[in-house]
Formats: sequence, C-alpha cells, structure tokens
Amino acid sequence: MPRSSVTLRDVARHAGVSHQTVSRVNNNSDRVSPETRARVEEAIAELGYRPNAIARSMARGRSATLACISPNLTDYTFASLIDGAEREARRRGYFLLSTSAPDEETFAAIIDQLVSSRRTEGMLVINPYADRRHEFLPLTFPFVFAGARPRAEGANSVALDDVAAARLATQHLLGLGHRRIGLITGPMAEDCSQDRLAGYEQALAAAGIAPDPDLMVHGDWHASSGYQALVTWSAQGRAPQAVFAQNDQMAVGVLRAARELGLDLPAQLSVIGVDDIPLAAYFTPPLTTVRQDFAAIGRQAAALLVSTIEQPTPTRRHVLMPATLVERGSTAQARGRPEAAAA
Amino acid sequence: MPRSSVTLRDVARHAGVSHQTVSRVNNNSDRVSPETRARVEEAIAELGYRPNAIARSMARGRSATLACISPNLTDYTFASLIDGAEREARRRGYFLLSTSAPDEETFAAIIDQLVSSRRTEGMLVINPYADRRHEFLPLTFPFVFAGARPRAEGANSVALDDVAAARLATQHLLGLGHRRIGLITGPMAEDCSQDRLAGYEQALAAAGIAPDPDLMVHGDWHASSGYQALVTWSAQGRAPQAVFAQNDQMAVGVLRAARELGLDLPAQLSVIGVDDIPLAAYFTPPLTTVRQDFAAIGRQAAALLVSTIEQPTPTRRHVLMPATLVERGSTAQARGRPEAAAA
DNA sequence: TCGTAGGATGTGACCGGTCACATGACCGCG
DNA sequence: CGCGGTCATGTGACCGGTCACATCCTACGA
Repeated sequence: MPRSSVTLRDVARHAGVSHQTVSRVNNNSDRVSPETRARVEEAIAELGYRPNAIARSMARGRSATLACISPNLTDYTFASLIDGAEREARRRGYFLLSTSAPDEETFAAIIDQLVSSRRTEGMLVINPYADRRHEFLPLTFPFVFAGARPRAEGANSVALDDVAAARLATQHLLGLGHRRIGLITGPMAEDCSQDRLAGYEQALAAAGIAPDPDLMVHGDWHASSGYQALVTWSAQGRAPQAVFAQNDQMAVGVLRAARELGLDLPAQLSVIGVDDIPLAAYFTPPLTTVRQDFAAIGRQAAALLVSTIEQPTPTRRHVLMPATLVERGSTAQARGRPEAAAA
Repeated sequence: MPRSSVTLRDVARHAGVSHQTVSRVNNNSDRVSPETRARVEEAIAELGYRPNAIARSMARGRSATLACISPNLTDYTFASLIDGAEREARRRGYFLLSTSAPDEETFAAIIDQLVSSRRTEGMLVINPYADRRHEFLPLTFPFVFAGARPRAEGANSVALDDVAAARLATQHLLGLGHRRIGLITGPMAEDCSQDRLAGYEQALAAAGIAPDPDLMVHGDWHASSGYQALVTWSAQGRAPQAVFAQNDQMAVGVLRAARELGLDLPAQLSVIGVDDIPLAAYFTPPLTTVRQDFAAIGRQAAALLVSTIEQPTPTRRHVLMPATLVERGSTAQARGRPEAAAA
C-alpha cells in the first residue's frame, strides 16, 4: 500500500492513455474498451494508485459524507443510534462522520466547520433541544433530527414513539394492580420528556386515575436523580407503590435508593424504565423496561437524510419507532390485591 | 447563514482587491494593511463568505483531520476514549472523525477510504488486535494505537498500565486476606488480557502463592461470560473466595451469578473488576473496581498522534497510564481470618 | 539625488480530480 | 458513395483555495 502521491495523470502516462480514460476506468464508465480498461487497471495496480477523495469532492462539488452530531459519544443511547446510522450510511454509499459537541459554543463551531465549509452534505442532529443549539442550524441545509420532534423550522426527524412507550410502561404497572404510580421525568426542555409524560397521563386517564402532582419529580436522566427522587418521596412519607422512570439510568437509581431504604424489591416497590440499557438484566432486581431500538432509529434517520439529500423535493417527515416491553424482575403484582386490574 | 457558494474571488471582486489579499485576510497574515483588512472583512460579512474546507485541503495538501477507528461506538470504554481524543484533537487544531468497523472487511474498506484517499493525516486505532485488522494498516502512515502495545511494526501507542492495574486489583484482594483468587480474563488475543494476567500472577507471586490453573477462566468481556465462569466454578465445587474479573462487565456477571447461587455478598465472595463503568456504583453490591481514565488515554493518544504528524523524526513511544483503586461494596475481608495479610 | 530595503498587493500556476465538448474511426443505410 | 450515428478516446477548462514570485510604493541612508 504505497503512500506516495500517484495521480491520475501518472497512471495515464504509464498506460499510454489520456487522464480522462483513467478517470472513466475509475468510475466504471462503459465507454472504455476492454483492452484499454485492462491496460489502465494494470497501470493502476503497478503504481499503487488510489484516487484522492479530496480532489474528487472538489471537482464533483459533493463529498459523499454525512455528519452526525450529538451532545456526547459516551451515552449509550447516542452511541448505539450512531452505530445504526453509520451502517445505513455506509450501505448507501455515504461516509458517516461523527462528532460530539458538549455545549452550544462547540456545536456552533462544528456546524461552521462541517456545514458552512461544505465538508458534508447532510447532518444528523441527535438531541437538538439539549440546549439552544438548534438555533445555530442553517435553515437551508439537509438535516434530520433524531430523538426529537421538529419544531418551527421543521426538519425531518426520527424518534421513538415516546407517547406510546410511556403508555406501555404505565399500563404495565396498572395491569399489575398499581394505582399510586410515581413518575420521574427527564429535563422538560426535551421533547421525549414531554411526550413520555403525556403517555403516562393518557394511560392513567384511561384507567380513571387523576395524575397526582406529588407523584411527579423532574430528573436529569442520571441515576443520581432517580435515587434522589425516591429518597425525597420517602422522606415526605408519600412513596409510591410503583415508579415509572423515564429512562433506565434513573430507574436504576431508584432501585438503589429502595435497597438502601430497606424496601423489599419488587414486593414493596415496582420500578420500570425506558431504553433497555446493556446491563439492565444485571441490576437487582433485573430491570423491567421499555426497550427502544436505537440502531433502528439510527438507520431510519440516516436513510431519511440520504433521501432528503438526493430527492429534489424537500419532504417533511416525522418517523416514529415502536417500543417493546421487556419484563424482568423489578416489577411485580401490587400487594394485597392480587387481581385488582385497572380500567 | 447563507448557503450559496460565495468564493474567495467573489469577495475579492466585491472588496476591490485581489483574491490573494482575501486569502491573506483569511489566514491572518500580517502582510495586510489595516484598512484593506477592514474592507475585506466587510465584504466577507456582506456576502456571507465561508472558506471551502475541501478546496483548502486540496490546495494545502493537508486536511487537518484525524481519524479514529474502533470496533464499535457503543462500548463505553471506546466511546469515552474517543471523547477524550476528540477534545484534544480539537484543541490542537485538528478535526477528529470517528468511525467504527465491526469486522476486518469493513476495517479494510475504511482504511482505504480514509488513508489511501488522503482524507486524513493520521489515525487512532482502538483495539487493533481485536482481530487481524492490524494487518491492513499501511506501514508508512502516522498511527497511534490505543489500548494495545505496538507489535512488530511498532506504531506509537497509549494504554492503561494493565500490569499495574491487575497487580493493584489482586493486591487489594490479597490485602483483604483472600488466597484463593479466581481470574476471569478477556480474549487472550488482546494485549490487555495478557498484561492483566501477568499483573495478577506477579501479585500472587509476591504473596508467595502459586497460580492455580483451575482458578483461571477465559471470558469475552461480556457480562454473560463472567456469569458463566462462576456458575461453572460452583458446579465443579471449586468456587474461589474472591474473583478478579478483567473488566467490570464480567464482574457484574459474577455478581449476578453469585446472587442466584444464594451467596451472601460480599461476605462469601469478593468481586473486583477493571474500568469503573458509569453505573458501577448501582449494582448490588456496588462494584469495587480499578478505574482507568479513558478520556485521559484518548487525550494522550490524540496528542501523540498530532506530534507524530507534525514532527519530522518518527518517534516510537508507548505511553502507559495509571490505574486507581475504587473501593465500593463488592469486596470484603476474608472470613475467619480477619488480619491474614499477604506477603 | 539616487539606490535600495521592505511592506503591501497582484499575477498566474497548481493541487488532482471531473466536466463539457471535440475528434477520429468505424458502421450501416439510402 | 456519402452521410449521420455511435463508440472510444482526447483536450482543455474548471472546482476554490494556496503557493511562489513579481510588482509597486514608500522611506531611509549614503
């Protein structure tokens, strides 16, 4: 794998043809005779020629590159989404370049480096409403949002059907006979927190239960906020029978707090989360959760982005992905009323 | 943020100067009079000009881009390493582009797309010995390995001091009075598994204990393999007093198996891992582990890569990063012999 | 008064591909 | 037999920057 800069013209000279003919061979044009093609291919192999992607991008005016930007790379939910997007992009002949921007400032800088400088043809934005970062997005560029509904501007987007997911979780708890169901939300600035709240309320309403504001706590997605929620409820003497945490991390925090408070799990407290993080089955008790298929969301998002780029007519779509219940050990029948079903 | 393709020459025309002068302003050359600079800057702002990164790369012959390739993006250890590398690269004026290659074939394709086509100036390879992927690396290109020792070819590398980390873990267990210490390794093709085995044996030797082959099991980094290890030991009636799992996931698997076997943790079994994954404190009992600073490893690796690129004389360095013990609840004094210290 | 140094600016080629178009050979058909 | 059509190939410009070098102007010392 020689590294010297062998160019198209070097190959042309070596093969005794014009640079254009080499270009045609490179691009599998059918306007080349088999003999010439063979000769050129031989020259390419001999010289170890590899086309220069930068020059090609320059000449073609397109980079065949997609970008993906998320608040960080370490969060499992983002990472697995990116993983899916990367595969799909590759499958469609694009290269996916992923970066992270912890704050708005970095976000703006990256947008400038990627979009304004024309390094990329489209962009996948994960969690655009994590802060005010969405305000830095140029309007006339192909974007797809992942994990959020598009707002005013209206980019395409792909997300979990958060309302349905929350309904599923809540219904599961209701089905077990629980009536006092606590809710721990994510940051309310994010769509998914809003939507999961809506789903929770819908399920409650369907069971004829009025949501109790004392049973709702706002968390920040981290385990510690779930932990804190239960500790606080408990201190106030108003601990729920069951808790729906809007993500697994917070659910795990609840589990820990319950253990430290000496509760018998799941007998005295049922806990359900959302996501199905990799080690969910290894907590005590194994976590019941509503699974979302991040890889599928990523694939969908990448596919949507590609079609947005390639199709002249701008579509405005919001794709919702289904959630599935994964029952493990952290939820159980409500005590004392074995068959008290809701609704 | 206008998206039209305003070029350098458009700006030049608008400002009534030559294209070169605009280029000089762009690059903060001091060879421009303040008045001219002001005029050009005004034109830039008016037209919404943004330099085209592709064209610049082309003309300069360098892309100011680094690439990072890992087996996947979802593994926390990789992701946090990349996160650190990304920050450092940015700080040094490079853009870090990260990709993942699950298998050798994809790896080779990506190398081709990134390296041979001159899109990137250097590359960070995470876990180069995950399979035979390292064989696809061109020798004459700036590489830095992360999480592995360089072999024959000898690229630069940065990794945890695995030997010391394993010694630390083993010494911790020895210090608690344990003598029968089980070891669960990662895949033996990887350096870190080898090195962690060496550290374990060193600590044992220093305590005058001969390693017992029956107490060593090979795992695959996944929790299930840790789970399986304890189940098997137990079935054979040779369960150890304490287990050193070469990573946290496997340690968590051991924890779960122990619980299912009805063991009282940590009284009947001490477990220690390596990594300090995010939710380590939320398992039951909270996991004692040897922490490695992935972000720091990533930063170091990026820094080393940049200096390799920028310095003409090729250095061959292998940087080792320190590990620290994080004591939580999964390890405890050996039963019956409260002060039986080793060595 | 002139030569010259050095700052400010302009000129044209070049990076390595692709594009649009030109050319020449060969073919079939009226 | 001449002409249009198709195929294989070549020519030169072009993408949007940067580089090396040329040029012009001014100030300063001899």
